Amino acid sequence: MTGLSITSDLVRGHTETIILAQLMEKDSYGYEINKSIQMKTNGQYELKEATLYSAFRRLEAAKMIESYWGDETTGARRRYYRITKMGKLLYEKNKEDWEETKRLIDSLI
Amino acid sequence: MTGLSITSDLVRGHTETIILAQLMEKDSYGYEINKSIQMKTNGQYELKEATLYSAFRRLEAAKMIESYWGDETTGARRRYYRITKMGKLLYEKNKEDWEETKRLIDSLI
DNA sequence: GCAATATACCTTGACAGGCGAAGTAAATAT
DNA sequence: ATATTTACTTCGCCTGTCAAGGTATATTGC
Repeated sequence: MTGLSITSDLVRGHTETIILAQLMEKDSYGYEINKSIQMKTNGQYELKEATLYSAFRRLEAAKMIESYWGDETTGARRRYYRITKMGKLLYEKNKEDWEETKRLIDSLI
Repeated sequence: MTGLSITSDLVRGHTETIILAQLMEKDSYGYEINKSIQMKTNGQYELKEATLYSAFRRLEAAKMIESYWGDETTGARRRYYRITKMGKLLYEKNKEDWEETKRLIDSLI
């Protein structure tokens, strides 16, 4: 998959919120989250693996998410993530900030 | 002026576009541009000086803007910036990208 | 049978933009 | 006199992104 039209510079700062949004729906794991993002954006956007996994590290260190190994009997192992109560609060806060940011930037450009 | 409510992480990536937008209106200089941004956002946002001036450097190196010294007979000297033809094209492109980015992020969070 | 592809995770090191902190200098306000 | 405002500049750190490399299992094609 090539030719992603949105430069990640503009999405920078939203990576964590995007991940949290996915985990608000259900527990999930890196690979699935990224596929889901690609699907939801019709291939316009994807997280680079290093970006995705380093975001997981930050979010887990900050207790916004928790991880556990899936019990796959077949296929590659999966590390599942679950959003915590704090994570849900952060998600709501970030969503509000996004609405504010949209207004702000719209007023400036 | 304290308590800016929007974290700059979310505006990151738009700094140059915000500056170009100001220069679309008229030639201007750093201090004035920053005051204007503060006014337009009711004090919600400002560019840090180091951020502002390093953005000027990048934009000028990329030939998106040009600079000249004002002929103030009084007060501190001012370095004025003018947007170039290329800069105008970049501005239009960035605006479109912003519209696209809004849609993208809205679909993800 | 075996190579290629898809699934799934991880680490390292470099890079770029933002910014705190500090400095320079002139004009104005207290 | 002193502080504040106007105005620009440089240095060095911090943080998030990502190219590049690695590991391991399962499936698909020839």
